[in-house]
Amino acid sequence: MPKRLSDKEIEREVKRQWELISRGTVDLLPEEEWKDKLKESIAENKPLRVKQGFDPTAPDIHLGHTVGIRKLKQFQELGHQIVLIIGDYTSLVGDPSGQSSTRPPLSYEEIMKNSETYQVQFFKILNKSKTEIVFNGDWFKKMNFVEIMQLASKFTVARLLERDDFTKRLEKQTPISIHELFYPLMQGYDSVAIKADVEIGATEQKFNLLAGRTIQEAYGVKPQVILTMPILVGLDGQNKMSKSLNNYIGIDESPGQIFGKVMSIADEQIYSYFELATDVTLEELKRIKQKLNKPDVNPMVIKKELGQRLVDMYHPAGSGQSAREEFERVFSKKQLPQDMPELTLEELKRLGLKEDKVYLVHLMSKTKMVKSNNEARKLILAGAVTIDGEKIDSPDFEFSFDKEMVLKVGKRRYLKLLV
RNA sequence: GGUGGGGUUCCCGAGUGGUCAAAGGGAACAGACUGUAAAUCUGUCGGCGUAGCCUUCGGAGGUUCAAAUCCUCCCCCCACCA
Repeated sequence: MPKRLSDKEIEREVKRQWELISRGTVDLLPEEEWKDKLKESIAENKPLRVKQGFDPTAPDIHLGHTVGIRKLKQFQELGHQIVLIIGDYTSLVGDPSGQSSTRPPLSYEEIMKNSETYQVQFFKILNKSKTEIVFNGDWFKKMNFVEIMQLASKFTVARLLERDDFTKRLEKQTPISIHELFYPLMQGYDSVAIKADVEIGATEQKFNLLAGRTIQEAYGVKPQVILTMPILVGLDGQNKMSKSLNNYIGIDESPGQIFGKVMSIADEQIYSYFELATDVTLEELKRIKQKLNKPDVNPMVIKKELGQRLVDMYHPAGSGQSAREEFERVFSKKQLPQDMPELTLEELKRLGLKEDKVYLVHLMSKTKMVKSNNEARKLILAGAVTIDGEKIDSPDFEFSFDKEMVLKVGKRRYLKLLV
């Protein structure tokens, strides 16, 4: 039990925590309440209950999620209590924030399956023993219709329609279902249920986070303060990182995948990835910015540093270094990768191919290197297919499988044939 | 419930009886150039061992030598009126 702090010590600690907490954030609202809460927490040695909800609508956590999760980790390190809400019930509704259409519904089984991998992946970043995890189905499951109507009465349609995403959908004449209007209410009720002091979310969550305050007050709970983080833009350089847009880097991906994906981001994104997705210090950030502005520095060099760092964050020490070396070998020096998928004679036969007369198009499609025979033919005609470095130009190409060879399709698909 | 407008290939969107596997744009993929960056240029962009055939235009039937296009019923979306 720490001893009681003097007023001066409290003030110093508030200042220290405030600086850490505010780093990289967009909004801290309302600021006065924030400082009061912090002060009270420190003075009375009562950790703040810091909440963030995650809807397990996709099976993997990606770098976009880690922006908030790493902020939670900071709170955790400052001794506050993290509460992760797994939105099994909110997933059934689908967050309309930033959406241009109703989300396709997921089955409850899928949601539960996703939530399992979420729980594993969260703790690649957070300390499990100090984290509280709850499912919002725990309370929503038990609500009866009267209680739901009571919740619905705490908010007005006009306030919901203030939102940009809804307005746009109305203007574009795309449907909005009534259940979508419940989303902010449900998220807000989560804050009532767990008595949140603080809720964290991306900037697009601002409305929902603030709605939480309204709902908490309506239920006689002290309103939370909110913290928003910038949105990490995905690999396309346009939209926020998300699984459904397939523009993400999953924290569970292999070192090679992570590094490669990082190398494909636009130069303009390098800085924000450092800022939002890594632990670099403020001084380092400054140095990176300066470097990026120098015309004689190739941004690729800094990007490699980023890739290496990100790989190291989610893989054993040294993985970043080897991912980088492998990348340089394969893409800069155009040498063969160290590891590539292999196919033995037996497997070839199992696929129904004849060893003395292997039809290349079938080999490519049956080994799932391409989606269809047609795609294989097109790639061959486009000059994207080589065997042992020799370009294949006929879609009818056949060969006999009598020696080891390496098939390459496009820039990064390889298959090693073993005799 | 009434009236009107809609549902087209991953997305947007043209197409109102054959010349339509369906214009155009975007995305994606591949090639050139590079730094697996951007920009640019080029090609591909339903399936099939492919000068031919098969499946696709909300769904099910029908008319026709021929249907995304015409008819019938059904499902869904939007607006206005109530």
